[in-house]
Amino acid sequence: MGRQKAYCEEEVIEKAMAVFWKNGYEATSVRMLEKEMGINQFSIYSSFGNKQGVFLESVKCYKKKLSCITDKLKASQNGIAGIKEYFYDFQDFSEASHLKKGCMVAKTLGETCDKTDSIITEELMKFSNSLKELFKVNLAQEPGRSEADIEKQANYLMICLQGLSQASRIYTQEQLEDFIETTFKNL
Amino acid sequence: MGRQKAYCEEEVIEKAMAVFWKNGYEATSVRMLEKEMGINQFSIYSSFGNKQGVFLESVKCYKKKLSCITDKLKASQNGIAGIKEYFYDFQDFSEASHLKKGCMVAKTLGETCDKTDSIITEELMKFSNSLKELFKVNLAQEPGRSEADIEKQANYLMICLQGLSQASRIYTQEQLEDFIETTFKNL
DNA sequence: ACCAAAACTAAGCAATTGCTTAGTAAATGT
DNA sequence: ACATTTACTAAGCAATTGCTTAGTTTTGGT
Repeated sequence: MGRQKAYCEEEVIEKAMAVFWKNGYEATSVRMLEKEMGINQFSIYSSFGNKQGVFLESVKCYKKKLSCITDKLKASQNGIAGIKEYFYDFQDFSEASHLKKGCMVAKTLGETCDKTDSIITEELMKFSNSLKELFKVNLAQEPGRSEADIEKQANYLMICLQGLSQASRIYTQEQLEDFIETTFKNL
Repeated sequence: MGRQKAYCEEEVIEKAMAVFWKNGYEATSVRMLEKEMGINQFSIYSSFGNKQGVFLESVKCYKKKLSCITDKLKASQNGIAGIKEYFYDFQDFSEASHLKKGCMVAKTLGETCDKTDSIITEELMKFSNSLKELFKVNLAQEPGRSEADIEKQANYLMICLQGLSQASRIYTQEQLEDFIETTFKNL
């Protein structure tokens, strides 16, 4: 009973994700979301509770959109080569999404400060840690690596990925590829 | 003639720098600056024009504070070893500054978006590029490196430093050291 | 046909943003 | 001593923030 929604929640959240991806969390206002999602503020709050809710849903959407390359990494059995391919896949993925380059999670994690909502930080860390676990699985496929080595190299890769994400808004595609090549020389 | 200032501009700008360092540009409000600098908004605007002016002056102050380790890098003649030492020096520098870890320039560069003041972006890029030039000088001291190699490796180091700065608010001191070691393994 | 439940529009809320300004206090030149 | 110049306090500005709410439209059950 009652009037039916004039919008699809999944569709509008994809638009919201694009805005967060481009501008981060704080720099994205509800008015911007309203405009970009194409629905009124009332609808936003009725569907997602608050700005934080829109963001958390956007992260889910991002994860889903990224799943094609994370699944590929998960399925790979070729150790470091698989991780390297993930880096390149991520580059394509990031580049394909028009102007909004870099990683949405890395971007918003980077702007974290004291007053940042802990729920948001936790969600981003969860995302980040699950990727790190995938790296560790593939690193373990390489011969002659201790647990400690794997942990170190996984951290190295995560930090490089963070840097790569930031760099993707400044450096050229060619420079970013060079970075990936140099990054994997050290493993 | 006229009343004399009750504060020292250099002193209050150091306080301002600390706030920007911790929170970045956007997340720092003039009220926070007012409180932390210990002077009224009128004094802030009379001394530095506007928020942007306070920030630009803070960047100068940051550069000055960092100069002890950049000068050391500049004086070094030992190629990559000198750069690696710069990374460690920067770690100590970042750690020594209480809670506000990471690099102020990297942090504010990371939050750059479309609507960010271009003057600020330019100033940060200038800072970043001058450091890159120092890296290139030291890289050129190593034997058997083409111009192209040097450029690539300098970019690699800059992106790693960006990642390191971001990571310093999440990872432990030990993990960060491991990162530096891995970064320089095969350079 | 009518009523109730849900979704819409648009105005408005308090709080915060960067910045200004009217009024007052202190210092210096004459 | 007086006038002028500068610095200070504190109130206030319009614009924007995240969020709410009063009033209207659309839907479905009876």
